[in-house]
Amino acid sequence: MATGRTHRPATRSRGIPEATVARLPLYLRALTALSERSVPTVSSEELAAAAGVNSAKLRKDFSYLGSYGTRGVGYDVEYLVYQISRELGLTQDWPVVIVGIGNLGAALANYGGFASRGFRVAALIDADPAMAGKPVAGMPVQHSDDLEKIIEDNGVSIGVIATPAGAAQPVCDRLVAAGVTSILNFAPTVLSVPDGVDVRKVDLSIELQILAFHEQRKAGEEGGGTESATPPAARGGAASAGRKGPDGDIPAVMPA
Amino acid sequence: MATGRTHRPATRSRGIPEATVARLPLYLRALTALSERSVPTVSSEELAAAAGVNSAKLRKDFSYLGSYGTRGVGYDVEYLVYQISRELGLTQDWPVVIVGIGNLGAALANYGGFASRGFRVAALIDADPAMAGKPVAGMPVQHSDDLEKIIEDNGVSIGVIATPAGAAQPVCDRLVAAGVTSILNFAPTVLSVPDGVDVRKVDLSIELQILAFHEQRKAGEEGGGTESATPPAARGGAASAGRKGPDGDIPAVMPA
DNA sequence: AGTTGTGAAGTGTTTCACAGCA
DNA sequence: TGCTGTGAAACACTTCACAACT
Repeated sequence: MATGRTHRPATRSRGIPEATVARLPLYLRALTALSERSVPTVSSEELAAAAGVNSAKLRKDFSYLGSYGTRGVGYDVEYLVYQISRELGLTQDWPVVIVGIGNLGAALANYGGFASRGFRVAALIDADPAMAGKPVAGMPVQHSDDLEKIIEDNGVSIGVIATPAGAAQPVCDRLVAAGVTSILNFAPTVLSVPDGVDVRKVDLSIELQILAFHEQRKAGEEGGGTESATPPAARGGAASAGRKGPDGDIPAVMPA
Repeated sequence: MATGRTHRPATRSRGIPEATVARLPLYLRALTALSERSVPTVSSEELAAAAGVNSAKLRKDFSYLGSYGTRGVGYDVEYLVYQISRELGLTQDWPVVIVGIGNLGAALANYGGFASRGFRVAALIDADPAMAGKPVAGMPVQHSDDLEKIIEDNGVSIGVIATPAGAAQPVCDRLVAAGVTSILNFAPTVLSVPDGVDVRKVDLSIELQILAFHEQRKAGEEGGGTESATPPAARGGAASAGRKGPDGDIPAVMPA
């Protein structure tokens, strides 16, 4: 998913397509695994299989970065790891703050993938005074009163929002005002940000709803019969031919 | 992101574009909020703003569902909520299992958005015998020995994988063998599944890496000066001169 | 007058298929 | 011979702009 609002119009940079950028981390992960097994070179076909894409796409993607392969041979694993890391900006170490240390925030703080991949958790921030000072993932939680100071002292430009929906926009505004220009939003709400700030969102219930859509299609496809191998446990209500007005059953309520 | 491998070739169904499907949950959320405020109708312009998309796109999206608006007036909120819910398959109640009850799994189990949006957590499953029986989110964790039985007894067709990377593929295989046909994967690994099974992945470190890419571009863009408002705290290592490639270290920004 | 619904044009992405090189 | 790199074709998605309708 793209940015919430402000998506720069395909910055005239060296124009790497957004779709390609989104796949580079995938390639990087596969390459890192190969590197750890001391595999020296890899073909587009093999790497594509490991990353779960097709090889023509992979070659096209790499062609935007430069000509890093050798015809008849493949790609040098170490060299590609370096080039992709550099392209993604992972040869520097990005300090990140996580705001909202509930279940999810704590999970993120404990997530190992951070440290190893160019990111460093600079601070954990929560609005609850009772959380302040408590250690989470070996790091004391700080109170959100100090948010601006923390951002500035650590030169943080990437913020992760894991607060409840209602708190997300105010937190976002404060992060942006303090200098953060990239935000990863886990709260189920649309953030609005000024131009020049990137927002990406991760939304569990959206992903599940997309799966439900396809799941429903599958169920319907198997011939209209009712005994599918995995009966979807139909509920009493709604599914009838509801016309306008009297649906009476509408589920869905805003999150906690 | 799309499915790991097996994505049916735009089933001839009533062909709603995948991009549209991915936005329906967004519209649904915005509409639900309006519904709670008892707003009776909404224009494409207003709803688009609330959902963070542009109005032409929204109208096009709705046009795939049918003609549910009234020219000169807008859309009936309640009616649209119902139609979108139905299209997404949320008028039934999908039982879901969560496998891997670590930090993340517990966070997911506690996530309120589930219950309210057409999903029901049918079971929490973990491989650690010490976890078995422990209550998480008011529900006892069950041991993974019983995975198949749980799936079958509850008619589960959607599984959430929140295990460490190494356990993900074996768990996936067991889920699929037991009848699960849609998987939401939080483990940082590529899952391979047979045809007919949908996989969606949510990957924190990928999202952060994409942000880092854009963040790096921003830093490079501000005119080569060093005093950016948010210095990215360059690390000692790697960033030195390129290797092989003759381009070495191009900041990757074509001026103007 | 106001707003939807949609052809048509524009833009981005994927796939094909093969020339070019090691 | 084998594999990369890439034009060109195919496909998907977005945006424009306006006719159709209330």
